[in-house]
Amino acid sequence: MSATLQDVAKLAGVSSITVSRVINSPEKVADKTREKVLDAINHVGYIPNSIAGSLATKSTRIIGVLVPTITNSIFADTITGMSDVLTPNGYKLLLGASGYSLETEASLIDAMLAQRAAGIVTTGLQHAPAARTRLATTDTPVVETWNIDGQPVDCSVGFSNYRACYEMVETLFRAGYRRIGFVSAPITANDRAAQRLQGYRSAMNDLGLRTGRSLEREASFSFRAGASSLGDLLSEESDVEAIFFANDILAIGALFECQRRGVRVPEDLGIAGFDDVELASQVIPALTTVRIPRYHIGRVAANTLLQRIQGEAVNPPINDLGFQVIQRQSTFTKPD
Amino acid sequence: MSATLQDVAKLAGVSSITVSRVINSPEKVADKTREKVLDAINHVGYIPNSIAGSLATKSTRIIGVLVPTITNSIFADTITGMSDVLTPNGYKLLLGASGYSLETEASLIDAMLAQRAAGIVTTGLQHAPAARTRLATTDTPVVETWNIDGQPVDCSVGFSNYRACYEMVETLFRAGYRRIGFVSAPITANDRAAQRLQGYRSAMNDLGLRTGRSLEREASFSFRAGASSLGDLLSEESDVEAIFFANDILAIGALFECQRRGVRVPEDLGIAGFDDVELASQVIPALTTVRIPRYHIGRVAANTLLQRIQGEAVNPPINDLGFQVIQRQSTFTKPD
DNA sequence: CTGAAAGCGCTTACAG
DNA sequence: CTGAAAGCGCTTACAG
Repeated sequence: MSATLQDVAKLAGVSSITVSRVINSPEKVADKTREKVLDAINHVGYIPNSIAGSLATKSTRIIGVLVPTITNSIFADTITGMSDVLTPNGYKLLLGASGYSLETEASLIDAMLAQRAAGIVTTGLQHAPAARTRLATTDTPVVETWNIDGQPVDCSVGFSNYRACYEMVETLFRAGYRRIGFVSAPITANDRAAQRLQGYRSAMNDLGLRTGRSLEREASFSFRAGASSLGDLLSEESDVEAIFFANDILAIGALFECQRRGVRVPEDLGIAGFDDVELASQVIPALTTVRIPRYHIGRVAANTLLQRIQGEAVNPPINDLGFQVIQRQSTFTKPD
Repeated sequence: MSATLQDVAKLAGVSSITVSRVINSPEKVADKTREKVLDAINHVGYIPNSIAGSLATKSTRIIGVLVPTITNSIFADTITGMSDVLTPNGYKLLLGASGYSLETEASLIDAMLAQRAAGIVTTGLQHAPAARTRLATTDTPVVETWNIDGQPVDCSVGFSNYRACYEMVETLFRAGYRRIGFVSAPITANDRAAQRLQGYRSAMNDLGLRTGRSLEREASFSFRAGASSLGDLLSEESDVEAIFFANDILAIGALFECQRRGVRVPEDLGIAGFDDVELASQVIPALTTVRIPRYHIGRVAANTLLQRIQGEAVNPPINDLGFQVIQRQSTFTKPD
């Protein structure tokens, strides 16, 4: 169907390798020849077949990117960061959504390796055992993101979900809160969520505060789920003083529910979130939360991958980009 | 580096074509042979090279997906819809973000054609002339989404942005609003935004309402931009009765700004949005908006592409999935 | 049910 | 500066 290098070569009266040079290293070709070839390329509307090119060079410019879901703007920010670095370098993103299933992730990893991706980016450090083995065995560079608490297969870029939650609880404690509830994201196939929950529990214990099942809830990723988990928690623990939600969407859903119920925030109840999405600073009252360098994680992950693809070592293999607790109007504040 | 079909074949004591059969059509191979080969595959950790496979079959299972930006949950929903249909069919998504640049889009299209994508999905009908020619000339199936007002290169799946805005203005008119402002998204390289603006203008004219520059603003995609465009508009048109925003994010940003300024919604000012994101129904007052089948657009686009890849004709080539004006508390309502 | 030959469309190395 | 030969790792079509 579409024209090949051969067709162009014939038309231009040169060999196919010369056409290849015009495309890949034009400076090595005489001006006159180059012009002849470029004319022929335009004339037949030649589009190089990068499949054939990849087979010959044994390399691709494709990066496999694995996220749990695309319908969550926090991962979208990270993907944008990667795209902004990789696209100008001629790389394309092969996107896979695991749907928080380790099995799906494993089969996507195999598909990306089959595609001979130049590199792979995962979300989190948790993988199916077979998938982890695959990643460890292949010589394809792998960067794991959004988590640094654990041993990466190759290298990792992110922050400590555990520490971030721990520090938020400390911040709430300093502001005077004692009875603090926590609404977690589902922790299945989500090491980040599991570690956030652990961070909350550890901090509560270390501060000598009461913990227990009745102060904890799990909610899927939606405003509605945040609203109903608030209702749940309040009905069982009516004297809870603050609720810390594992993400801003849940927290903001709860904020709206408070408004509907006439619960004053922060006077009657403190609300804290996690992520610092744009909405968090715009909602009224503005949300106390943890700021995560989502976009930056994407950029750094991409640059790390580029380094590894060039065969450079990455030191240190674990890259902590940090986080920042942001206190706003949804909780009381104690300046210290 | 990694094992090839040959390596597996040697180990299993068969020819490479037999290994190929075990992978692609196992039922054609004798049970004993298949087992021997599968053992060999597991033993060397063989991962098929789909680059080589694609070159031989002259086909790939890659779909090129072009969106303006990933950091907008509305496109994320559409991508998820596509992924949900394509992944189970063995297709992978090659994602390209044009950043609302027709030039970038054009070069991404070339890259996807070079990758010999099995199909291409674009957002909108507007492309650089050269890109449109490429799309029209190639025999790669192309589905254009989010817009049906115009001639598709191949086929389109979406709704009429023009009609949707037209009907929202009619709805506001019926509810008693006369002085209606409009805040548009930037219309550069965005035919959907341009047609939304046109829909507003046409409806205003047809209803005999005053229009003009002072009733219109343009704002980038953020809550903050929505808030400041509200301020802008109110300062120049203090007696505006309702403002229609080209997307929910802008509208909700404006809603918060009203709360800060003590402008009561809908008593002092009506606010309407576009998209019906989850937040629109949760925010207080809940937002009047236009519901778009974002996820469904993705699914239908994917199925259309699958049809076209199988060589079937798509009839009709323009698939109108419709929209729905949803009246909520942010505007007055007149039941009719 | 299994295999030997040819080919997909490029690039790598080697000549000249 | 330009080219002929070989090869990348698969699959297609043809035999047997």
